[in-house]
Amino acid sequence: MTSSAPPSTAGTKGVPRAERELQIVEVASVAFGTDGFAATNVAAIARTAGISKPLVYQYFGSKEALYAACLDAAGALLGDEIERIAGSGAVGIERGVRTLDGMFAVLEDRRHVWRLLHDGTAPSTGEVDRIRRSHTDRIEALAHEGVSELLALAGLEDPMDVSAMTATWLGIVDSLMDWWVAHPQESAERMVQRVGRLVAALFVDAQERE
Amino acid sequence: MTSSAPPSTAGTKGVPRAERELQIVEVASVAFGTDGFAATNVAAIARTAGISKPLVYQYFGSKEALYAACLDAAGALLGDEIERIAGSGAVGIERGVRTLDGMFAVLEDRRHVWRLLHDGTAPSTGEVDRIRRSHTDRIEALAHEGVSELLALAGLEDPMDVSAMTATWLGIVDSLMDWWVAHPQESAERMVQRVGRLVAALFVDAQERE
DNA sequence: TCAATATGACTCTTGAGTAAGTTACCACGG
DNA sequence: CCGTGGTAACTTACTCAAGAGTCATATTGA
Repeated sequence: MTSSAPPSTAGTKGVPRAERELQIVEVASVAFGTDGFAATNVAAIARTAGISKPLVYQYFGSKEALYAACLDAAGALLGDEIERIAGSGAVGIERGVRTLDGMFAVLEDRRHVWRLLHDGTAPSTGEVDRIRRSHTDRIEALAHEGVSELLALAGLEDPMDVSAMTATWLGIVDSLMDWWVAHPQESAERMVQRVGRLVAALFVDAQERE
Repeated sequence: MTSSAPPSTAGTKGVPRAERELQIVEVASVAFGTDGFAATNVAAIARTAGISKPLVYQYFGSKEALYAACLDAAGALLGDEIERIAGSGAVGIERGVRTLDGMFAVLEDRRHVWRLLHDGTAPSTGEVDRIRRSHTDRIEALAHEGVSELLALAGLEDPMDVSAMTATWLGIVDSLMDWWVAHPQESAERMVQRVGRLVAALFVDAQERE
């Protein structure tokens, strides 16, 4: 008679599974993107989504699998946009600026997802690693292509130079996204204009340099 | 009589405290810088240093305090060097390049420490936060100063523009350090030359842009 | 003998993952 | 129109492992 019989606010026949999964991925992406994989706890995700932890496990099976789902969604979103722009024919600095513009547009109200791809505390083995690699490889290949063209204009062909410059370019995107996350009042539109001004300013300094 | 009496390789009157502390900080800095605060465990640090966990706690008191010590050492090292270069009178792009050169020199065989200042999994409260802030504030102030000068040459004065550009600059340094960590065979000297080539290449593209 | 260096073997907390059950809706035979 | 069983959605209350932090003890140089 101490028997279990939980009072349970359960039931209510709630939300259909597919819809819940989307919602959970959305909430989890914010959490993982903000705190990193290691520092994020599943119970908190469940609480934020307004459900219980076991439901998350019923749908995704493990913390890693949930993370993998977030990663996959984020990677596809970013990769598709970057690829679209790469196909539009811009070259050199112009291509870089256009890519940034595209990122701002796509991430306008999902700014945190960029961080998912660069989370150092995520497992670097198994399914998660496989998925992350598939997306980062694709994005890096596109970045590499753009940077190669840019450096070729100046006669630079050394693979290590191209590699370092590609990493730097990805770092620039990364830090602008971080800055944008920290300044939520800045619209995508204003960021596009800001990048334009900053690039122009660099060119001015370049001219004065001899 | 099952009593504890550990076989114990202890004693040996070992290494004096101050020396051990330095050694532990060194080992811990690598661990924290590589895996991040959350994913690093104290027992592993102790094992790497060739001692036991309780000794670490006897000297530092807590994981956070140990981290704080690493942070403080790293911050001082970087901050001092950046400040030294800031005082040397270079302006604009030149100052940026000189700063990078200085970083390469100082971090030649401590490349991981840069990461300590940007660890998203570290506690953002208490002593750790206080120490991190004191160092990042100092470094950011110096970066801000350099970026302000640079943008002023082009007539850009908007504080938000300067803020975004400062973040971008720090991101560039960050990504170059990451790339360097991933390419251990590259000497500081070669990195200095590489940065020179890359900056020059950007300028070429800038000239072709009208 | 005292103080410093050191440790094996604990405790306690946090958080991942699970077992077992509850509620509500729906399709059916009566 | 009314059970009644199947099933999807959901929960409480657990187990279990990892890792932070502690305690009682051992060794040795001065």
